[in-house]
Amino acid sequence: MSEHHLLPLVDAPTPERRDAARNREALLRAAQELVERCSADAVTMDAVAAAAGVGKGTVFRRFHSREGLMAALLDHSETEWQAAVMSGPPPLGPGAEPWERLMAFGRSRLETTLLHADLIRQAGRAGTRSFAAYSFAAMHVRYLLAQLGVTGDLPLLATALMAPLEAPVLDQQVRIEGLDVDRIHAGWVDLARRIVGRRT
Amino acid sequence: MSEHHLLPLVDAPTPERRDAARNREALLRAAQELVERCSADAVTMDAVAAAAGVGKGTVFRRFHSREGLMAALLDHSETEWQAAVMSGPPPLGPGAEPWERLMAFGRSRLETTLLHADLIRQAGRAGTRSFAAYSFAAMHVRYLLAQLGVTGDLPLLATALMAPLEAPVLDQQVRIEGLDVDRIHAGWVDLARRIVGRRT
DNA sequence: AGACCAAACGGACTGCGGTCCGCTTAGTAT
DNA sequence: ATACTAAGCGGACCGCAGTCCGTTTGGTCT
Repeated sequence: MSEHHLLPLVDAPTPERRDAARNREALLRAAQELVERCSADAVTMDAVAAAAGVGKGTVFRRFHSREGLMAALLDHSETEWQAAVMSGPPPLGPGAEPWERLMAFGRSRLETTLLHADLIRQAGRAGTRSFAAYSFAAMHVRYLLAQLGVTGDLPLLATALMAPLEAPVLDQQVRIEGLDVDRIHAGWVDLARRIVGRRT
Repeated sequence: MSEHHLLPLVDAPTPERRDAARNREALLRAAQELVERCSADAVTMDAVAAAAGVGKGTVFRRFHSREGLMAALLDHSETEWQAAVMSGPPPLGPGAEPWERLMAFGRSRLETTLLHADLIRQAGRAGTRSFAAYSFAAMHVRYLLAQLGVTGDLPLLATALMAPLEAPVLDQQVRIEGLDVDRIHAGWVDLARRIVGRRT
């Protein structure tokens, strides 16, 4: 028994070998660059594998599927966003009144969702399902609603509040119906008022 | 000029040749059967072409893409639903109070969306975009909201009301979070109350 | 250092969505 | 009936997602 674990705290799920980690980063970097220099469609598994200088099988080993890869790309910015909510400056971060935070949440979600619309679409189910993203946002909204003294089935009210900010809905409104972002945001604020029960 | 148009009213977009119509039906029937006897995944373009006894190219000529084929399958039940709303029995159809109709709308949408969840998912964008479906429902909700004396940006309020009934959201709630349908419906009724501004 | 093995790797291979283009046929004009 | 043409047809062909399996390599134990 000569295990040199300095932190044998939680049972390690499997530490990941060093070459594996290197390849993961190389792949993510390659994919990111492909998205920026071309488009999300250009991110083919062969292309990203070649760009990262690894075999195709490796890409699938790391990310399971193309959708998984897209989700991984999203995960990065999603994590930043979570940090901004948990410990960033107000009004998005802590320190502002719940209502102000809720408004900031709406605006922020609206913008980032539209910004990453392509990636989200291509991530398909993985984007929604890796609900490290989704469930964090939902939790935050539930928390704010509770702070605002809203009564009722909070999980469902939170869903109702977030649903119009989901990518497919926004996509439809912006790309097809041609609504502009400010109007959509105003509509969302109105919705929030009605749900929370504010006069103003 | 010996055109024998009995109804030259609106300029015919292109009447569709008889063999084409026959093949369209054969393809739809074959696809439908594949869905029922196997699953939506089993609906391969090659498979449906073979089952209908036509070439693969024909399938794409008719339906543009796999998503288009799925959308066409959906379109059928969607049309029935529209008929039920426009001229079916109350409370879904005309004849009931607006609030009752709205409640019936919610329940009905919830059920049919879940029923066709697979097809909708596989139809991808085509399902949303062929908004013969979507825009009809949106119009109906706007109409009911107006009847109920709701003031505000009705198109956006309608969207807010329908968004939680969209397939991806419901899918997440039912399949992943494990919520049961009655609770979701109750939550939607609550949402409608808040948006409409009803006491009860 | 050497041995051992589980994890990782790579690329050939499969199946499906989608395109292309030369052939066939339904409908029409004469 | 015959000729004409545009719409329709079919299936070979292509690119990409995803799988499989023989080979390599990082980590560890002695």
